[in-house]
Amino acid sequence: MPKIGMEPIRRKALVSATIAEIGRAGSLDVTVSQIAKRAGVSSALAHHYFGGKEQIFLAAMRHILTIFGAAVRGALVVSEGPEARVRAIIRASFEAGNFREEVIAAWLNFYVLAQTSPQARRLLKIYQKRLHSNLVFAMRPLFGDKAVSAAEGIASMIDGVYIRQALCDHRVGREQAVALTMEHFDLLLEQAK
Amino acid sequence: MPKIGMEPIRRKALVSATIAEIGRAGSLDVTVSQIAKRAGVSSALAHHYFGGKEQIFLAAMRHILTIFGAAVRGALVVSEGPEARVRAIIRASFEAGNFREEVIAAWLNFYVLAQTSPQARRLLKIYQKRLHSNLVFAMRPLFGDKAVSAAEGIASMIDGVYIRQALCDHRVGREQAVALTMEHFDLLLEQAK
Amino acid sequence: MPKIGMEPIRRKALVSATIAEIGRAGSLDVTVSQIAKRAGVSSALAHHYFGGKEQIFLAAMRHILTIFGAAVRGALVVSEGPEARVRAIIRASFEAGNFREEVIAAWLNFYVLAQTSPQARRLLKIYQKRLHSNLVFAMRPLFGDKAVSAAEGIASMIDGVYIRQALCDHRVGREQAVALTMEHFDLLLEQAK
Amino acid sequence: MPKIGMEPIRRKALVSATIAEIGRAGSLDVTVSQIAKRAGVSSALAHHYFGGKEQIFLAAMRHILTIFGAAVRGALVVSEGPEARVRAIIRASFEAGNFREEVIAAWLNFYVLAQTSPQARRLLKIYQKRLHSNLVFAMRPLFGDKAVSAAEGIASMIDGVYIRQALCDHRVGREQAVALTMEHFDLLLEQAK
DNA sequence: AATGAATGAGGATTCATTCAT
DNA sequence: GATGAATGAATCCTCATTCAT
Repeated sequence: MPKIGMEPIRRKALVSATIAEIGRAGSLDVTVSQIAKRAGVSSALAHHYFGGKEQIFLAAMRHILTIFGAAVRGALVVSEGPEARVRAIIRASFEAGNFREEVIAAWLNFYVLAQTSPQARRLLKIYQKRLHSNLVFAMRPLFGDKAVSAAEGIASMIDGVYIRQALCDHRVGREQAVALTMEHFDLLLEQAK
Repeated sequence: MPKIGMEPIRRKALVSATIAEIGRAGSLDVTVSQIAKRAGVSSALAHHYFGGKEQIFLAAMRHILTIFGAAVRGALVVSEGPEARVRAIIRASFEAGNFREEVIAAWLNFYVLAQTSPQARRLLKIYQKRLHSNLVFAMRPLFGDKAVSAAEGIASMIDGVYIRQALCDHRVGREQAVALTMEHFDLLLEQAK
Repeated sequence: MPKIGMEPIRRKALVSATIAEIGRAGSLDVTVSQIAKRAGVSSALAHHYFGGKEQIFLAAMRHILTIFGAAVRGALVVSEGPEARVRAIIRASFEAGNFREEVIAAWLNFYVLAQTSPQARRLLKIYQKRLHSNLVFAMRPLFGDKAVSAAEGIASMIDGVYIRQALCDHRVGREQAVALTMEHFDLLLEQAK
Repeated sequence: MPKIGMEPIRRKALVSATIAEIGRAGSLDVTVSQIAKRAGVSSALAHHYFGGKEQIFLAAMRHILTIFGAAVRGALVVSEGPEARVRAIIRASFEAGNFREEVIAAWLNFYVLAQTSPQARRLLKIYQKRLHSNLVFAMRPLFGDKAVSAAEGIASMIDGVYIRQALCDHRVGREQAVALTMEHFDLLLEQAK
C-alpha cells in the first residue's frame, strides 16, 4: 500500500529507530533489519532511502547533533549577559536528554566512528567548532585575549565530565556534571577578575 | 614444530596483534583471523588460548591498562612533593604512547564496550579509581578537604582533553593536551593559596 | 527472479531434500548446505525459513509422520471388521514406502534424537499413541479387557520387526516383516477364541 | 610419566569413557577430547591407541556386546530345561544394565551406524545371529520345525519391546518389558502344545 | 512506493588429526 | 609411552545488499 508523501515520514521513523537500536545494543552492531523492523518497514526500504548502513548511521548522528544544536541555541536566546550565556551552554550540554542511554551510546560510537569515517569526523568537527565559537563569543567580554584558551578548557571539561558521568549511574550523574563544570568556570572567572 | 612453553609467548603475540588490529580498524570490527594472522598463528589457536573473541579483547584492554598503570607508578616514584606528583600524573596521562593510533582506538572502543560488557566496565572502574586515588593522595596536602572535588576536576579534564586531542592531528595534540590540563591545575593551585 | 508465494514451495523442497540427504548419509551428519543445494536454494534461505538446523530436521520428521499417519488412516477406512482393521494397520506399517532407505534412516535417527530433543520425543510419543489407540480401537471387539495388552504386543512386534528387517536386505525384508507380525496376531486371535 | 604396561588400562578407560560420553550426549556427537578428558588422557593418546574416532566407537560397541553376551551365557548355564533357557535369555535381554541410559544410547546409535559402517553392521549381525542361535537351540525341543520362526518372533519382540521401553520412563520399563515378552512366549508355548 | 525473495560473502567456532619432543 | 602445540577444514549462522514485482 504505497502512499505518496511517505518518504519524510519513513526517513524520520528510520532515524529514530536507528538511535533506539544503537541505544539498545550500546554499539553499532545493529542490523539494518532490526532498525527497519522497529521502524515498521522492510529492510529493503531502508536501503532504498539511505543507500546503505553507514548512511543510516550518519543520518542518525546528524539528527542528534541537530537536536543538540537547537537546544543550545534555545538556551542562548533567553540568556542575558556573557556569564549567563556560558552557564546556559554548560547546562544545555548536560540536559537530561543527553543522558538518555541511547544518546550516550550514540556519542560514544560517534567517537569511534570518527576515527575512520571522514563523514563522521566532519560532523564531529562541526559540533566542536560550533561549541567553541559559542563559548568564545560568550567569553570574550570576560576573558579578552584569553577567551580562546579558556573556552577550550570549558569545552574539554564538558566532554570529560560527560564521558565520565555517562558511564556511571546516570541519575546522579547529571547534577554532578553541571556542578563540576560550573566549578571550573567559577575558577576561571575568579582568576579573570 | 611444536615446542613446549609456547603458551605465554603466543598469548603475548595475540594480545599485541589484537591492539594493532584494533588500531588499524579503529573499531572492534576485527576478525579473529586477522588477529591470528598478524600474530603468526591460526585462528583456532587464538580460540584455544582465550576461549573466544571477547576474551581476546579484554586481555588486550587489560594489557593497555597495565602498561598505563606502570607508567604512572614509574612517574610517581621519581617525583618529590605533592605538586610534582600531580604534574607527573598529568604528564603520564598524555605520554606519547597513549597517543599512538592503536591505543586511542582501544580507549574509544573500551568506552563503548563498557556500556554493555560487565567485565569491560569493571576494568574501566579500576582505572578510574586508581587515577582518582593517586590524584587525591597527591592533592590532599595542597587542597585539604577540597582534594576530592579538585581531583575529580583534574580527572575529568584529563579525559576530556584526551578525547578531544585524540581525534585531532595527534602530533600537535600531545603538547597542547598537557598545557591545557596544567593550566587547569594552576588555576586550582592559585585558588587554594 | 524472486516471485511471491514461494515460501511453501521452498519449505517443501527443503523438507524433501532433508529426508533425501539423511537417507544418503544414514545419519543426521548432514550439512545445511548439502540440504540447501539439493533443494536448489542457498543455505541462507534454509536458515531464513526454518531458523536453524534442528528445526529443519524436525520439519522433516513431522512430514514423515504425517505421511505415515495418512497411509494408516487410508488403509483403515477401506477395512471392514476388527480383524481386517488390525491387518490393515500392520500392512500399512510395512508399506513399501517405509522401507525406502531414507525413511529407515529417518526413523533410526529419530529414535536417537528422541533421547535428547524434547520436540522429537513429543513427536515420537504422538506416533506411538496414535498407533496404540488405532490398535486398541480395532482390537477391543476381539479381545475385550485384554485389548490394551494385546495392542501393546502388536505395536512392539511392529517396531521390533521393522528395526530388524530395516537393517537387512530391504527387498526380502518387507514380505517377511508382514508375515512375522501377522503370525503374532494369529496367535493372539487363536487364544482369544 | 609414561609407564610400561599401561596400554590395556588406558584402552579400557577410553572405552568406558566413550560409553559414558555417548550416554551423556545421547548421540555420537561426542568429541575425542571429551572422551580423552574423561579417561584422564590426552586426545592424542586416544588416536594413538585406536587410530581414529570411528575405531573408538567400535571398540565401545564391541565392549557392550561382549558384556551382553557374557550375561546371556551366564544365565544359560544356570538354567535347566528348554523353557527355562528361553526365559533366561529374555530376562538377560532386559537386565537392568541394558536399561542404563548410556547403554540405551549406545544401542540406538549402533543401529544408526549399522546403516553405513560395514564394521558396525558386522557386529550387529553377530549379535543377532548369536541371539538367534541361542533361541533356536533352546526352542528346538519345544517347537521342532517351527523353532526358527518362533525364535524370530521372540527376537523381534525383544528388540521391539526394548526400543519402546527404552524411550519411556526407564524404571517402569524394565518390568513391563519382561512381562510383555514373556506373554508372547506363553502364547507360543500354548499353541505348541 | 514498497517488499518478499534470495544470496554471496564472511565470521566465529569446533574438531579430528598430526607431530616434535 | 604420552602429550602440548598447532592447524586445516568444515559448519552453522548472520547480514548487507540486490532485484523482480
